[in-house]
Amino acid sequence: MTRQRTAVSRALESADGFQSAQALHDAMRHAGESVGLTTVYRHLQALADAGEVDVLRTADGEAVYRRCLADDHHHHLVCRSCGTTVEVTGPAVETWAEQVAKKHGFRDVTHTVEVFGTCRDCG
Amino acid sequence: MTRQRTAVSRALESADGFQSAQALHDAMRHAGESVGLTTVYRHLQALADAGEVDVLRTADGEAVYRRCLADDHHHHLVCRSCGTTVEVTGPAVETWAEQVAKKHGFRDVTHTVEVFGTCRDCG
DNA sequence: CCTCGTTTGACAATGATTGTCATTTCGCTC
DNA sequence: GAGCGAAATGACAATCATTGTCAAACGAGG
Repeated sequence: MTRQRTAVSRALESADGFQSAQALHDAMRHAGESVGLTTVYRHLQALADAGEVDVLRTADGEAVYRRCLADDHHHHLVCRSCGTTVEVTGPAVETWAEQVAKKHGFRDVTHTVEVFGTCRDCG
Repeated sequence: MTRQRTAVSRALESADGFQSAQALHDAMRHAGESVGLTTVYRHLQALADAGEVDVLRTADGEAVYRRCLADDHHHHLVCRSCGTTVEVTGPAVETWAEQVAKKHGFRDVTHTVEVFGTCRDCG
């Protein structure tokens, strides 16, 4: 798969924060690349399954996507105004999650940790 | 507001884990209480706004609700199989979120932290 | 230049959530 | 108990992101 797939990848790379599927679709159209919305969704899902992009849900349930720089486990500090995202790691969080789960007898533990705020430029 | 509102509250109290609006609606009907789905949504939203219930989003974007026992800030350890939920606090997480946000110049910081796993009974 | 399997995309379908608006109910006053 | 205005209710329609469908376009290999 080529043109459309690379278009999706490029769109993800030009974005510097989490973007909704539809926003990415619009961006691609404005960039001259014509790709069907369905195809955008398919590739985003494929990339997410492959672990190449991170997905999270906004407060109103929209899925937003981001190509992440770090390969290993990390979390995000997201500006709720402009969407700019900083990748952060939190050893303290990881160990805390492990411990609290173990204490209550839970197995196969995963966790979601996202931090939202207003960044310096938007403040 | 009375009958329907108390019905929603009761449904939330009988549930021992996060439930979707529609699941709560079904439960109420089976319990003999007839309440419109629209009204259920309205009361859930009102309760959420008032901070009396916690809302979070499942991986597929559904909103799920839970009446929480603790009034103060806490997080959840949720069994992904049966939905049973344990409320947990994480001082380490709070301070970590504060610090990481401050370090990057973010203001008005909030965070979402949820831990998912398989509980002892489902394991 | 053909052929076959994959990819694409316009369109329809889904499903949770929200808006609408007429009807019902509640809290009050008489 | 009757009357009344405001708030609440609920059946139904509308919205909107996302997913399914399926025929047409594409690409690699012969």
